[in-house]
Amino acid sequence: MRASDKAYAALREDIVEWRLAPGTVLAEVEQSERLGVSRTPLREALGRLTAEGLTTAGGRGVVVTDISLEDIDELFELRETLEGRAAALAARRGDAATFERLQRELLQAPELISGDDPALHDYYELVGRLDTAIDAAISNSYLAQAMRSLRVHLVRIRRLAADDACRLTAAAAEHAAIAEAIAAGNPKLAEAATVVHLHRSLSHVKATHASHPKEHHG
Amino acid sequence: MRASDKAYAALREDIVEWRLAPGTVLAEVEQSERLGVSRTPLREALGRLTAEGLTTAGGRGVVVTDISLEDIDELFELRETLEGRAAALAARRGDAATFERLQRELLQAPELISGDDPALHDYYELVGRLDTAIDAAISNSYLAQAMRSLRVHLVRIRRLAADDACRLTAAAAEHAAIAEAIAAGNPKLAEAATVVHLHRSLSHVKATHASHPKEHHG
DNA sequence: ATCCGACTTTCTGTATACAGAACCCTTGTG
DNA sequence: CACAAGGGTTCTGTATACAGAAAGTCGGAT
Repeated sequence: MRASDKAYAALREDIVEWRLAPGTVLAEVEQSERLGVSRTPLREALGRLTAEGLTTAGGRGVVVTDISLEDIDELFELRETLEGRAAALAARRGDAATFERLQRELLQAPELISGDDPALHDYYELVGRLDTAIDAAISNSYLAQAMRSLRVHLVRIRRLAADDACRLTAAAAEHAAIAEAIAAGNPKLAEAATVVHLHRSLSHVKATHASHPKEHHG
Repeated sequence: MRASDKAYAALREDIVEWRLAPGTVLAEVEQSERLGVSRTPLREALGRLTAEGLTTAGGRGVVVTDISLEDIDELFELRETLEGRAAALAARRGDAATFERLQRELLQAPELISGDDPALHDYYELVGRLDTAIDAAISNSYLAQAMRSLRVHLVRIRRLAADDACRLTAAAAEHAAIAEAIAAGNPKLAEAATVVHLHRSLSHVKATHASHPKEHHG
């Protein structure tokens, strides 16, 4: 693995896991020493992060980009646009059997959620497989790329919302509805199911954030 | 201006103006000598281009990304998704007076088009102002960023379509219709007008490309 | 004649040294 | 006491040198 990849992966994870708070300045020498790489690959890593929007190139050095409540609204507005369209396209172009299988697995997901942590990991992996299947079904690399670059920011927000078992169970049912609509080849229904899911998800995030707004500033 | 910015601007223009054909390998020493900068800032420029999708980091060196006919379809599918939504949002949130003014200017655009080259530049600048006004009206930085990263690729395609006076006049009328719908605060109409414009534009590009498909391979 | 392998060459990836610029702190003055 | 100017420090931006890897090439063997 290249040193620049290592630095990129480490910094990216530090940012999405909120170990590096928004506003933190990433000085080159400081970070290169911390990560055990030279300044050259570190600069390349910072460039990639800035291109993704996780960091911003300010006057002196790059700073971790802030995510505020208005940003969450904007983020979900774009997400609704992209994923709604993606679901509709997947319903037109996707393979029915693939999504029927995913739907069956998602309907059994509550067993995973009620379990302990390792089972939870299986659940997240299952949801990831649905995303991947949609990406493949739409057969549009530009749209898929736009969704990938969006998901980076969504992971950052997910850490703010304490996903309890109740919400995860509901989310699994919503995902199953999306998979069902795609398998049925119904574009409008697939888009509608996606919009519903995203709105519920957004409401949950905002409700969580409103109740413990300062959890991550300590 | 930094050396990396200079290299980035030069390479980007070379690519979108088709002076660097798709598939061209950009060797670091060769390009750094050609552009008069060192390898370090050149690498940063290549990284930015790769992040935008204009180049691809293959096995050895980076190569100019190819744009095929299927890519054009994919590109316009994403464009319809993003710009359709953007027009709808602008109709809800935009300032009516701004778009009324733009509509009036666009209705007078045929005078610019029938003229010679300097007037044509004024026309392109006017269309750019409409894009900028929509970007500002939606007040969603993530959506705006997604559209900006998409426009880079569209400029590349625009060079393939010989925009004759006939098509430009029609396009101006379509743009005026979009501005009118936004000024009227009608989201569905604004989206529909945008979809119509994009489909006409796509048809024109494909028709042009079908008649002289090999123009840029000499 | 063709295919496999080692060698050579060239390119990328990384480290480091140096120069210029930006920021901060200090000091002097109004 | 406030503010501005100067110097000093620290950081970024750039160039270059070196090492490792990949691709091309040449030679030998089957």
